[in-house]
Parts: sequence; structure tokens; C-alpha cells
Amino acid sequence: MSDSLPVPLAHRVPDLAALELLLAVARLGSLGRAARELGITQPAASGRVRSMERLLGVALVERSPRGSRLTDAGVLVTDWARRIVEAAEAFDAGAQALRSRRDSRLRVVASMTIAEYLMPTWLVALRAERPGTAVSLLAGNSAAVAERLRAGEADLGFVEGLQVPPGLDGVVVGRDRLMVVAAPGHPWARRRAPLEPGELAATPLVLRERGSGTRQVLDAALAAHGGLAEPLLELASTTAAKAAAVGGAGPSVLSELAVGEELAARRLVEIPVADLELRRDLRAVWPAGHYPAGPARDLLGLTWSPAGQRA
Amino acid sequence: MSDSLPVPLAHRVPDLAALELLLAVARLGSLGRAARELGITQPAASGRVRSMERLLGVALVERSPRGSRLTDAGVLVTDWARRIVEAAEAFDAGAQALRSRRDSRLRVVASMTIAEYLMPTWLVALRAERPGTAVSLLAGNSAAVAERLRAGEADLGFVEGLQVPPGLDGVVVGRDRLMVVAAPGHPWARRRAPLEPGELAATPLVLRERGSGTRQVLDAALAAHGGLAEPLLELASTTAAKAAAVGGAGPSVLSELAVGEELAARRLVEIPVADLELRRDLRAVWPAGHYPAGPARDLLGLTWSPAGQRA
DNA sequence: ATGAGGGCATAAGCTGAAGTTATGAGTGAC
DNA sequence: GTCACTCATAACTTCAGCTTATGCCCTCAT
Repeated sequence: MSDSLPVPLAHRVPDLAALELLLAVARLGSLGRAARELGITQPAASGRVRSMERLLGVALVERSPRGSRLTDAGVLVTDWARRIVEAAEAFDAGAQALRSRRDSRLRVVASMTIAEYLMPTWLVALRAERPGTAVSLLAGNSAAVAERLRAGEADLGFVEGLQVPPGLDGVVVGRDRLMVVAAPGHPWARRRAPLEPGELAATPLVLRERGSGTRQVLDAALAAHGGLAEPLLELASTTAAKAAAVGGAGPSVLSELAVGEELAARRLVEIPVADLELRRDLRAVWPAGHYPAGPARDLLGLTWSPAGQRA
Repeated sequence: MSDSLPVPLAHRVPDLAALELLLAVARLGSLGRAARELGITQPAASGRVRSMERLLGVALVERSPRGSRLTDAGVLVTDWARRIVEAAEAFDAGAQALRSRRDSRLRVVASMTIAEYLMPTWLVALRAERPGTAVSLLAGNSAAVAERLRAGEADLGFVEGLQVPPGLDGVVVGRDRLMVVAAPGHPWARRRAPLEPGELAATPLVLRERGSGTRQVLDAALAAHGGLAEPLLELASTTAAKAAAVGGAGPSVLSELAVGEELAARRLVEIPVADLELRRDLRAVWPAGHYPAGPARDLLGLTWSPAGQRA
């Protein structure tokens, strides 16, 4: 009767190699071809799929002497697997940029929020379009971004802020909105009327520390409504603030980029606020007068229309 | 000079167990505590983190005699890792529902699109709110969903369609929009003026097969504009159509749910169309007169406000 | 018909990654 | 000074997963 620890996720989900193989089988229609593509032997591929089916308790692939097709369940599983693999690709692109510090053809500096939530996608896109461009990524606040660019230590920067830092030129590549969020159990989640700005300002919140971009925007927006109350908690990272809010510590104000997953899974709910503009621009920036060329221009081109603009 | 095969992703990205460990270290502030939480020994955790750092070529954790904190790079990597782990959790929730066919407390039938793109998130949310609810999931078209519900073989269904199937009651839980998409290199991607419906109707497209929900909506919307031209390709799954469009076979019309990732990464771009309503409702449905109770009601409650409504 | 080729499964053997236990060393609290 | 906590290192063990070698099944071309 061991009250055993919860089985870790890794023991219930096939590993990346297996998921990649499944995608290859779906695409190529044969275990053997998929095996060749991944550089393993056919029996290895056969075994991987079999152990994956055993793990999941569902038949995924219909084998026949003329090839293999996905079963109905296999189609679903493969689509879900694709999500994991895509997240892994983004991870890889980001990690590679963290590693290649020096001698990169493109040196990027970005604010934390952008580096966390947007950069991996951009890097994947860049890799697809210009394979072999070595990118290095550094994260820091707006001042640090500006500093590095002016010192010639970076080719392209990204900041979220109210205006372009002095000495730099830039273009808006997207917008971000701060949202008031709370755990679904919080009283605010059951309100019918939107929150009044004054109410928000007067309530102790879970916030990032003073000096963060998020905090600055919020301070500015609430200055006209009596100013921000003393925070309930002051945390050093977006993730920590999010975790505190999910855990029910109190309402928080976070970037919509940061809470997409939490909203979708209902771990947080958005609290509408009346008449409060919490948008901020996301900008690509570079040293004044030096419009990006080469790889920097390639990356800039990728950031113009996608994701961020939808809101 | 072996022109070696590309190194598979799995060799460049740490495995799930390592990523989970990293998240635990970030949360708990100590390798040992994280190890205990995952049911392994401290040296094992220490080794896992070390090999992860070796793989990525970046220091992730700052060890000290009183605990461990993430480095700057570690914070970024951890946030990227969280995405992978969340995708894996969704995968697991979905897979578990595929497995437990019989003797489940909640039997769900859903259309393919909903099962693929929305159900995993809902299941994760349900698991968080009502742990231990055994769910079984079956996917099929609208007619099959209705059939199972009427036969009492399922407790709750989800369909995307223009109206509620006969014999069922339902509520709208979200909306979906079909989008015209093309590879970034396609001439339509460089248009300035939006596409005219007549133009769209007259162009051979990459489409799902006749009978799919997507195809029906498109047929109906273009009936007034001369009807759909003979398709360029007719494919059996959304994924196949998406892959063909990404590969440049031609423009396609797909659910916004299906193409989020591709748009963000610029593998596809949306082509605006003038004056064409391609929305469709996503509905939860149940046998007429039998409003869901128990676990079915719990799940229904989760689907009401999140994701789908934003558009 | 019959052989070639592609597809998959099984069996036997090997290897290495990753776990365990056991231990030591640094740091801070009391 | 000792206890309680951290983490690192070393030696040993185990087992998952690979490879090679084979065999069967099916289809298609000769």
C-alpha cells in the first residue's frame, strides 16, 4: 500500500524520438522509410512504435505488407504529438541562440517578455527561411538593450515600451496588452460589471518588481486613478507572478503573451476593466541611422505581420 | 566526409524527465527537493541537470550550499521548457481518454477538429478541477456524434456545424473561422486588395474531402458566388491539407484552430477575403431533454468561456 | 509460375545511459 | 562544535534500446 509518488509525466508520454518517428511514419507511409529518414534501422523503428503503443494502450499504426497507415486513434495522437515536437523545435532554436554567444552572424538583444514568448517562434521561422544563420540571443531590460546596440555589441534589438530609447531607430512589430487576471475561484471572476480603474488601483495585486516593463505601464495607466496600491507580492519573474496568481494568492496584471495557456486551460480568467488602456507597443530597434541589413533584415522581415498584431 | 543525416531533434533537446526536473528545481529552489518530488535520488537529479547543461552548452542552475537558483539563461530555458511540458500534459490527457474506452464515468464524442485542437486543453482543465474523472474520447463526424448520443453510448458530444443535429439539444461553446491561407511565396500573399469571393470560388484549392465539415461550410458560403471550382487536391485530413499548402501546392481553406502555429511561424499567411462569412459555431450537444449532469456538466462548464470565443 | 523487392516481425547479442548506494565537503544556525 | 541542509564524486548495476541476421508475407514484373 505504498502511497506512491505521482508517476512522472515522462513515464506516461513517449519520448521525443518516438514522437518524431510517429510523425515520419504518418508522412512517409512506411516504418522502414521513416526509420531511414531518422537514421535508425527498421527493427528499431518497429520496436519504438510498438513500445509507444504499449505505453498508450492504443493501436496507432496499421501495418500491412505494403506499408503502414495511421489508425483513427493514431491520427489524433499524431496531431497531439506534433504540438510537442513543435514546442521542442522552438526550444531548440532558442537554446542554440543562447549557446552561440560570439562569432554569430546575427546578434540579437531582446527584452525578457519578447525573448521568452516570441523569439523562439521567430527563430524557427528564420531557420526555415535562411538555414545556417547563426543567431545569438541575449535578454535584458530596455536600457540594457539600448546599451548593447549603441556599443555595437548587437545587431538588432527588441523592446516592449512606450517609446523608442534615445539613440535608436525602430518600428513597431506588434502590440501587447496587459490583462487583469485572477484564479477562477476569486470573487472578481464572478463579477458581472467590469472593474473600475479606481478599484483596480486600490487593490493589492501580485506584481512584477518595480522597474519591469509591465510594472511601468501599469503605474502610468493608473496614475490618474489614485496610483497603484502597495502590492500584495512583488516577484522577480513573470512566471513567478503567474504561478502565484494561479495558486490563488491574488489578482495579477500580466501580458497577454504570458497567460495564453493559462486562460485556455482555465487556470486563470481575465477580469474586464472599464476604460483603461493597457496596450504597449513591441518594437524592433537598431542604432539610429543604421537600418538593418543582411541577417538582421531577414529576421526583421519575419516579425512584421504575424502573431502579435492580432489583438 | 559523411554527408550525415540531420541530427534528430531528440538528440538536441533534453528529454521530458530532464525538463520536468528543471521546472521542479525552478519552483522548489533546490536540486534535492526537486529530486524528492520526482521520486529520484539527489545524485540522479544532479546528473540530469549536468548533462542537460552539457547538451545545451549553457549553465542553467547556480548551485550553492544553501540551494540552487536559475541563471539568466536558465530562466529563459525553463520558460521554453514549460511549453514542451504543457504540450506533453495535453498529450497525456488526450491519450488517457483514448485508452479508457469502457467503464468511464464520462464518455465524450467529438468532431475531428474539436478532438484535435480543443479537447486536450479541456481535458487538462477538467483533470485539474476534478482529478480522477475517467474520460473516454471518440472522434467522428457530426452524424456519428449524433448517432452515439442518441444510442446512449456517449454522455456529451461536440460538433462544429451550422445547426444542432436532430434529436439533440446544444449550446454554442465557441466559434471557429475558416481562413484562406497560402505559402508565403504564393502570389496571393503579395496582393494588396482583399480577394473577391468570386476569385476564390474560381480558383482550384487544396481542400479536405467532400463531406468534411470544413468543405460543407465553404461550399455553402461560395454557392452564391458561382460555386467551388474543382479542387487542386482533395485530402483526407486537415493535417495533410495543411502540409500541402505549406509545401506550396496551392492555397487552402482551413480552420483558424488548425493553422495558428503555421501563421505564427510564417509557414503560411492568411489571405484576406472581402465580404465572406466563413464562421461556424462550435457546439456542445446532448440527447434532447437530458441536460448534462455530473462529470458531463463539469466538462461543459469548462468549455463555455475560454479560447474559442476570442475571435 | 517464379523470382525480385519492399514491407514488417522476431531473435540474439551488445552497449551505454542513467539509476542506485555510499561518501565527503561546504555553509549556516544554534 | 554539532546538526541540518546543500551539492559533488565514485563505484556498481541494471535495463532499454540499438544492431545484425534472419524469415515470412505480399505484389508486381518477367
